[in-house]
Amino acid sequence: MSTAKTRHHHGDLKRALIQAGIDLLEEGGLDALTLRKCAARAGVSHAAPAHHFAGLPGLITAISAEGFDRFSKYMTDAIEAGEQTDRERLRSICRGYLQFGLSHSGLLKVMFGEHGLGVHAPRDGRDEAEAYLILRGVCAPFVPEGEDPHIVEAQVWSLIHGFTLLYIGGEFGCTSMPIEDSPFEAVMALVDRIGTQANT
Amino acid sequence: MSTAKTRHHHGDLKRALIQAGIDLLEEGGLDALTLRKCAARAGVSHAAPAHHFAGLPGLITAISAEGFDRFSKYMTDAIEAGEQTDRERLRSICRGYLQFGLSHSGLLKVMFGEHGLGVHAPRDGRDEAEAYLILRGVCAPFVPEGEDPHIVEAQVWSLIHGFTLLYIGGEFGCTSMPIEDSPFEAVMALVDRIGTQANT
DNA sequence: GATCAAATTTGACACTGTAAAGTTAATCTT
DNA sequence: AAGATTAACTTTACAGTGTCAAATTTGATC
Repeated sequence: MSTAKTRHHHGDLKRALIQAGIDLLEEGGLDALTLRKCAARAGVSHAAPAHHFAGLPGLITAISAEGFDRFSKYMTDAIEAGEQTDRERLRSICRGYLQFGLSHSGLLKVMFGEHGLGVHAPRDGRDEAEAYLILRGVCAPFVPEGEDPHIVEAQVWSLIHGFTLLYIGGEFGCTSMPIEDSPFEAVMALVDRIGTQANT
Repeated sequence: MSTAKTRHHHGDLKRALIQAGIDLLEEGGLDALTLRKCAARAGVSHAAPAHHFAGLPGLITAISAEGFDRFSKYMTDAIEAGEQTDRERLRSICRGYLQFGLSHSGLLKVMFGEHGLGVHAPRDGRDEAEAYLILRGVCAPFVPEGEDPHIVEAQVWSLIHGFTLLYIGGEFGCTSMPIEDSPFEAVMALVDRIGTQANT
């Protein structure tokens, strides 16, 4: 009864449909994401997805879950690159956040969108949201004694989330890659000031 | 040849369709927004909208334009409420931003979404984006001499935009109204520190 | 009052999601 | 090992949707 590998007909249709959906999403945006097209890409009939997801919203939710997994990996990779100070780790997580948004903008919008799961929905076996725990860990050194950690977390998250969405939306002008001279450094400068003084 | 008031049959179908679209949007989210349903609400046949908008994406774009107009009014209203210091005006614009998001979450998502216009698209006669100019005006007192105003603007905008989207998305827990004890005050505390020291 | 053009309707088609019933293939039972 | 059972998938069908091309109505123009 393994849900993982060799199954009846297709092998692992569920995963194939999710991947096809992600591909369609990043190729043509949310409008291009269609149950029938996903089925066609996976090589099955158009009604097959209904046995694995609760309709199109269900597929989108599953895509969002997969997106959060990849998202977490992006951020941990950004953090684990070499030894870093607490402050540098805070910058790294933000850089990972933005990088993910640049590389997978369609996915990111879906993750926080209408049928997305959001960060706090528990997935698989993990009893809490992995992505948020990463943020929490990186913010911890900057939480004043006895203060609610949510304060610092909300500050950092709001900043980088807002910047990333505005940036990939083209609201800062070009959407191209040269992050160096973009307003990103300005936002990072503000991140650097979090937790330096009386905060509340 | 007035595009404004009394026209041939309906009177002002264009505006009626936009309003119907906004209503549908806020009632049932983006999925509920349909050309045919808008037409039905406006009392015309299903193909009538095609003569006023470039399909559903076109209607969404028009809705987004209307949304930015209302958005601007929200922020100016928040600013013009009584005499305020520069710092208080900065806080007020953020409060207006959040209030708009709370009251018109569907509209806000569309404005910055797939077929939305974004802040910088010129609309009507105005040669530049009204909403952004409001932000610019409020940020101006905090831009250091000879510095690029975009820096401060990006900081404030990223913060309040990110917080608002996360908040209406339920990422901070409850989506209800008691803003007082929410992370909003933490974000405002961070806004208060913008432009107080060496910034870049 | 006849003409003309804009605004809207009618009808049609392809595509989508979804539900029901049918078909195939793997697993289970004895 | 052979039949029964269930899961995975297909086929068929239907209601909604966007979109296009042709009528049709309506208001204005001459």
